[in-house]
Amino acid sequence: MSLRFYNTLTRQVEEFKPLEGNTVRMYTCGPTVYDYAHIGNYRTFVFQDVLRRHLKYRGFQLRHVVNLTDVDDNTIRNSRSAGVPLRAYTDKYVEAFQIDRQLLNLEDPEFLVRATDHIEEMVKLIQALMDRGYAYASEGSVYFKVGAFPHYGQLTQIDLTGVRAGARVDTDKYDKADARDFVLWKAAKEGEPFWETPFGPGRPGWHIECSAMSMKYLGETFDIHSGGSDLIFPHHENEIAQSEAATGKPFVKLWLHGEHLIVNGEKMSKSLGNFYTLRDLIAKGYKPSAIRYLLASVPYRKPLNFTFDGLHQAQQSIDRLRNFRFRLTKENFPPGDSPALKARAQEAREKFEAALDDNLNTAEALGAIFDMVRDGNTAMDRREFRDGDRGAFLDTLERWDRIFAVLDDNDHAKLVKFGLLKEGTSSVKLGLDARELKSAGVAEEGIGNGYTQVLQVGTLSDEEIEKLIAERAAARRKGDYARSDEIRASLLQAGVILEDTKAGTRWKRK
RNA sequence: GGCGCGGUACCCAAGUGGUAAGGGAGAGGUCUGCAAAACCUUUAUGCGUGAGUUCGAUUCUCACCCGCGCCUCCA
Repeated sequence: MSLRFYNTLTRQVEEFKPLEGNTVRMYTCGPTVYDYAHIGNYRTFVFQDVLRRHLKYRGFQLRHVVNLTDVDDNTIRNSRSAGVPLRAYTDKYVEAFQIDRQLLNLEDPEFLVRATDHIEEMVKLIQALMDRGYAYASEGSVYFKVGAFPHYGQLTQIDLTGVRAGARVDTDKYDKADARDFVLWKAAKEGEPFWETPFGPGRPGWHIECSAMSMKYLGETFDIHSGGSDLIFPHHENEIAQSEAATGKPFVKLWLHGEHLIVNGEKMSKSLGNFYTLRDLIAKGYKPSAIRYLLASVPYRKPLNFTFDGLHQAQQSIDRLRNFRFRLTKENFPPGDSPALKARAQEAREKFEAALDDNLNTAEALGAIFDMVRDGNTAMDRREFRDGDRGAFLDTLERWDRIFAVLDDNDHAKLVKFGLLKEGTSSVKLGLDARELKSAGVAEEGIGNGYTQVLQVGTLSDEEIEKLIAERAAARRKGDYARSDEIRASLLQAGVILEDTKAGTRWKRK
């Protein structure tokens, strides 16, 4: 079955085929680096990551560009108030973005590019538009003449002919001939960063960077362009206009737009102030892998309502998958194999692949993998699972995780690596379930009223944990269950969960 | 007003013209020193409302209600 995607341009699900050979040329709009990105932003970036991973999974070569907007009103304003040069200011948030990407297992694109490194390309593009009569200068700025481009509005299917000057169309104080026109190049203002150009000193308008950079790395016509749904208008509409006007060729074949993350029924956004950054959630004790899972679990075209309950559910779901993988790799099974079970694993694989082929239906892909998990567990419990069956199940699980990328429990290591969690200190907040704490005897009934008790607890190194587990095993052998339970409770307080299995005690970090 | 997205059990959520995947949570049970994990059973005669098409609709058509987004910076 072929890959199919919903194309915003045609408002239809279409079969996907690269324009040239086996290589997919793709551009995805990245963040404006004036602050930490919030998880609403990351919902879109996770969607784009699932997209690129699935394209690779299906054997395509990728040529993927992600942009960083490092010059705009916000970056200029914030760098000035911080008293830091623009580049130095944005560097900080570029770095933060890179760390967040690694925490969320976002694959590196082939090109991660910054707007201010491509001023020359933008100037050339604007010059071409002026030469072709699609742009004009006014008061030191350059505008795109929307009226000269008859196809304007193809993406939005919006009729702007009624929009007139004087309406609440543009808050900028630049002079435009027509209210629909948008700025390609902004004349320099007092005290703001600027670049010298043939049309005078200034800085780029919002949309031009994406046209200039995408065409530089991907050519004048390429396969996929994606971003959040709020970018459809005016950003992507304007990109199409300025790109196609300059080249006379179709700009992009397939436009993909992710729906928003909402919180309490409203879009999560900086202007509303109802946002969480990745760091906010980590500080509350949530794992990046759980955040990735939550963001990926709802198909990208559906609004995702963010709740802490949802995050908790995501964490539980991941644990179920990890527990299954643990059994697959660590438990002992009788020799031989069972064709029916292996076929079951194969079937699950085909189902999750087909689900992703169908416009990235991640929810259905999850359903397929959990079906397999249950059947595998059942077979193990009934002693029907054979040693030779491991491979088929592990293969499906591993393939599934090439897309979802949540099975490896390396959150702790990454947080330590990036200094977001310090090994062996007591300044770390860790989320633990109140019920779990109560059952372990380390919390009173009635403590807290939500899922998550945020405790100030220390983290133990792997070695310390292993040592305590060995001590507990010795106590258990002697029948000293009081001591055994004491160790288990103290480990739980440090965020370590123990499970006694036939193959010995396993542990994992909460 | 224009253009979109959505309304499925306590929560998240898939899906189909033929009678509701999956995950979480809850309840009971099995296993276990106790837990945890895992398994079994269980939780929507109904898929926003009304009407229509049909042998049959949650799925198609129409109308309506509700939530949200974009139309201005925004993933």
